[in-house]
Order: sequence, then C-alpha cells, then structure tokens
Amino acid sequence: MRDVAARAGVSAMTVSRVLKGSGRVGDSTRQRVLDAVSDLGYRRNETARNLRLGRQSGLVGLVVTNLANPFYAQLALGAEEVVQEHGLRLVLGNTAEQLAREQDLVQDLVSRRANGLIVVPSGSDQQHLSPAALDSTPLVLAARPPAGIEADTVLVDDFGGARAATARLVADGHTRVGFLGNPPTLFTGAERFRGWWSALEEAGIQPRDTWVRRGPYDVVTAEAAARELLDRADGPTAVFCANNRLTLGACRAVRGLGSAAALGGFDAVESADLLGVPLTLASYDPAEIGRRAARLLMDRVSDDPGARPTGPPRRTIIPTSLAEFTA
Amino acid sequence: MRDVAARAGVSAMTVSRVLKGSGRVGDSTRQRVLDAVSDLGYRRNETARNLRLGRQSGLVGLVVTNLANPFYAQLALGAEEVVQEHGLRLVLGNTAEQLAREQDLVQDLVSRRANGLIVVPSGSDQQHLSPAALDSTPLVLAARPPAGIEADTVLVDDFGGARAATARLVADGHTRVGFLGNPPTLFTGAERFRGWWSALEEAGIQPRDTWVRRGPYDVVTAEAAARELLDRADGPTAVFCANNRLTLGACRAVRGLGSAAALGGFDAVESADLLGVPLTLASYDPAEIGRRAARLLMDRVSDDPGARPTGPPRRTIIPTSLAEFTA
DNA sequence: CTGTTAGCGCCTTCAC
DNA sequence: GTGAAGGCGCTAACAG
Repeated sequence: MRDVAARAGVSAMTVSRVLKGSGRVGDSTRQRVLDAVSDLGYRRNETARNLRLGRQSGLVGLVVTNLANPFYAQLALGAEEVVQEHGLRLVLGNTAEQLAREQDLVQDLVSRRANGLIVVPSGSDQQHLSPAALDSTPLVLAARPPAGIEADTVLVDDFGGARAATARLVADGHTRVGFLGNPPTLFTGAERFRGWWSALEEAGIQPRDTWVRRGPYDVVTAEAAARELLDRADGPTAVFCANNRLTLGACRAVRGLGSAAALGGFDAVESADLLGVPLTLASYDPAEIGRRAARLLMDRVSDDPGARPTGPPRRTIIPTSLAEFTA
Repeated sequence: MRDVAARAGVSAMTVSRVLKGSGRVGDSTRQRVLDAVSDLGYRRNETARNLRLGRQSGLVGLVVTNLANPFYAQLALGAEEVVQEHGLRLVLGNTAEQLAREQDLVQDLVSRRANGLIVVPSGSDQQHLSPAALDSTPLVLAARPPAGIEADTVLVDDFGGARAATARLVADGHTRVGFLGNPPTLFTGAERFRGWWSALEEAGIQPRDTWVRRGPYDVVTAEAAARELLDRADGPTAVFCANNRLTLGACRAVRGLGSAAALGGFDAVESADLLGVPLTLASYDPAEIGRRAARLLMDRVSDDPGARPTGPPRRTIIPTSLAEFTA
C-alpha cells in the first residue's frame, strides 16, 4: 500500500480511503490512486485489514464426520450457498468420526477467528463445543443433537419419516415388517428405530426382535443382513431400511433372492424407480440441512464480535416426504 | 496475550516464547504462563501471527463450477484429505459456472493470502488465473485444461475412456453406436466425442451425424434425446453416453422403450448392475482428481512466499477403467 | 479533501 | 532467561 501511495503521490491513508470506496477523496486523486493500483497489480491484504478492524475472518467453518458420504457433501453444498450470499467463505473440515480431529479442527477455526461454526458432532462428548471453549463463536449443530451444551440445531425428522414409511408398508398389507438399521448408539439409528417401532405398535402389531438387524453396515454387509431377514418362511414380507446404503443393500438381497418383498427406506435413492423393487422412501433434501444450519448461523453472526445477537437455542426439524415406487 | 502476561507476572514476549515452544524459558516461568493460559482460556490469534510472520494464511482455495454435482463434491473430498495432511485448511467456493463469480472468488482467495488454489476453470478466458493476477499464488487446474496460461493440471482420460467404452460396444457386435453428449464447447464434451469417433473409425465404421445428440442435457432431457436415437428401425443399437447423468437418462429410455439396446457410459453409476440395461462404463475415482491436484499443489507451496519451488507445468492424466454390467 | 498518529495481536531483534 | 522497542499491513480518530 505504501508503494501505491508513493506512486500516486499521496499517503497510504488516501489509498485506504479510495479502496474502501466510501471516503471523501478528490476525483483526480482517486483516479491517480486507481491507476497506481492497477499498474502495480496491488491487492489489499484482507488479513491485515481484518486484524485492524477487529473483525472476524469472514470464514465459516463446516466440520463434518465423513465427506465421503454424499449426504455430507450435499449438506456442505447447501451451507456454501447461503454462506456465500452473506459474503463469507466456507472452510471445510473432515473428522473421519474422530473426536480428537474434531477438537483440533474446532480449535483451529476459533483461533482463525471464524465468524461461525457448523458442526456435525461426532460424539456425545461436546465440551469442546461449549461457548467457553469456542470463545463464544456462534455455533450450529447439524444432523445430531446437542449433548450437555446449548446450541441452535438442525435435525431431520428421523422419527416421523421412519414411522411414516413403515406405516405405509403396513397400509399396503404387510403385517411382518423388518428393521435394518444403525446401532442405537447413533442418534439417527435410535430415532429411526423408534419410528419403525411406533408405526407397528400403532397398527396393533407387536414388533419382534427377530425382525431386527442393527449394525454399522455398508451396502455389502447390509445385503447379507437383509437376506437373513427375508430368507425364511415366517420372516418379514417387508423391511424398513434406515438409510440409503442399507436400502441399496436390501434391494440387492430382494433381487438376489427373487423375493416379492417390499422395502421401506430413509433418504432418497437415485433411480429408485429402475431398481425393480417396490420401494417406499422417506426422503428429504440433505442440502436443506446445510442451508437451514447456515441461516440459523447467519442470524447469530455479527461483524462486531461484541454485539452478537443472542437468544434461546433454536431447533429446526427438516420434514421428510414419502415417495412410492413400484417394481 | 497481554492479559496472560499480566496474570503470569511476565512480559508478553515470554508468553509468546512459551506458546511457540522453542524459546528458552525457565521451567517455573513456563508453568506459570501455561497456568495463566488455561485459566483465561486464552488462544493465540493466528491471524495476527500470520501477519507478523509474513506467512500465508494456511488456507487452500478450491473453486469448482457446480458443487451440486457429486463429481465435484468427491473432488473436494479428495483435496481436503491431502490438504489437511499438510496442516492446511480447504476453503470451498462454488461459481455456478459464472465467470464473474470465479474471478471474484479467486481475487478474494488471493487477498486472503491463500497458500494455493485449485480451480476448475469455467471457461476459456483464464487471464484472471495468470501468475500476475494471482500474485504468484500456486495454482493447479482440475478437470479442464489451461488456456493461455501455464499451470499444473489434472485431467481425466476423457478421450481414452470414451474410446475404450465405445470399442467394447463394437467388440460386442454393435455396428451402429450412437453418441449422447455435452456440447463441443466443453472440453470434456469435445474429448469424449473424439474418443467415440476414433473407436468407430478404428473399427472401420463411419460415424454418422444422425447417431449424435449433443446438448446441455439433464437426466430428463437426455432420456428424450436417447429415445430419438433408439426409436427407429435403422437407428443405433447401442449408445455411448458421455457422463453419468446422460447414462441414467438413456437407461430410462431403454427401459421405457423396452429396447434391447446396450449402453456405454462415462463415470461410475451407482447400482449399475440393478438397472436392467447392459452397460459398459468407463469409470474412475473423482476423489482421485482432488487428491492428485492437491499433491501437485503441495509441491509448490512454501511457508516462505519468497522461496516457492518452481518448475515447468506438470500434467497428470487420471486413467479410466472399464466395467461391464449385464442386464 | 488529505495527512499524521497510533495501535489491532503478535514476533524478531537486540539489549540486559 | 527475560524484557523493551519496533513493525508486519492496514485503518480509526483526529488534525489541518
């Protein structure tokens, strides 16, 4: 900036004013400064600027557990969309479900004076997300609820979606509906299990343990589990699958067995209508989680760290909608 | 830091030394400082630190055209993986294929003193990516080649993949193979078209214009275009589709028509074996593009902006592999 | 309308 | 082993 000032024959202050745009500067002076700027290819150092202005970095941190999962990629996409509308940038961090990495990432983002944080917490120990640990950096939790802290949160209607999809299977005439899902230690795993259970109870059907398979399944292991469920005379005639990996695995099982079973599922599945299996899906837009989370965050963010809007923690639940595909 | 110093009864300088770890500080002093730090919940301001050290920001910018496309999401994932291994953070920017947004984003990243940039250029005007415009920030281009500038680049073997998939269709007995693809203005569109063309020529088949449909298709419009191609007695008996959106659209067309046509495709398609259409796919791992791009970038990045490794521009081509699925 | 002074939070250099 | 001075690049606040 000094160089520009020298070349334009003015002081650094004048250059600063011209670049800010709002200062009162003579037309000819302004022009000389602008010329010098473009001659020298000068670009203001935003880092120094933020430091002087006592501002945050203009960065919003997004910490997710597993970017390889398209779900989180979509979430990131939605968050980026909203964040950039506010002139902020998204910094992406992947924790691979490791608490230590989550802690490091969050610390780093706070040290960088991020304007806000969107975190998919990897566990129930969330002390590193307390306002004290965060230096009061605004925080929004996504996909999983807060534990021991207060924070704005965006969740999916795991319970309602699972219940609705299961209820639809029952309405279609199935009286033995299995459950293929995540371990109950996972929030979504527990909620979706509850939804399945409720739908059956409400239909006067007593859920049976032998209809249930829960584990950290991928597509391949889910297929095997689904086969166990379906490959017996008195087994379920339909299975509710708690996420799209499981749904795909179960589809393979149904096709492989030549079974007439119907499937329920959580999350959208691409080309569901081409898979040749009757499917009832409770789906939603993962990007919407990112968008909502970012909007909640933007409400709390302020250029002046001293004057951040406060208020009680808010919770947004993304509804799911049912889509039915015939074989 | 002053507060910490006061509480520990030392000067700010001593605190700085303790925090850096390498300075010579008395054991009892160090302990007092550490205590004060944790009492106050103090965290060093990385922004100020970088400013003073004349360092870059520790940020790597990733600018893509369309994050909604899972392809770019995977690319981001791969880049994040490598970047974080180097202790850097990934900043994500989406341009929505708008040159102006790309220019703004790149400028902003440079102003923030990003350590490096990975860009999927949205057009053939790349002057805003010249070393001068970038203030010599290291740059790697991904998925599309440089135009009028020099830069490390990571590309997919668009030509080879398209040729191999098409050749396989020919080897399977098809003599009339259609092409469903992107406009030739797109680099990948042109390359994949060339691949298709070459495979036919090499097999002694003269490609015909009536076998070709090119446009900015989505799944729905691709289906219509595929129907045009397939729904005539003397039309193609197989179609090569230049990306996975098009492949899915064409699948719908084949299924809808009850056609016996086979398809070739570029990019992986999930559950390809369940779609009920004979498919030959040239696929690769999109995350690998991100990883390779990030590695090339890391080679050029240096903590000291004055001493960045230089060298001639390098180009990495990601190979594709052929996978065949029967109906 | 423009320049001078001072300082954001940190660290290098040089004293002690 | 520790502290004081000075400055990284920028901009409020106050001159003039």
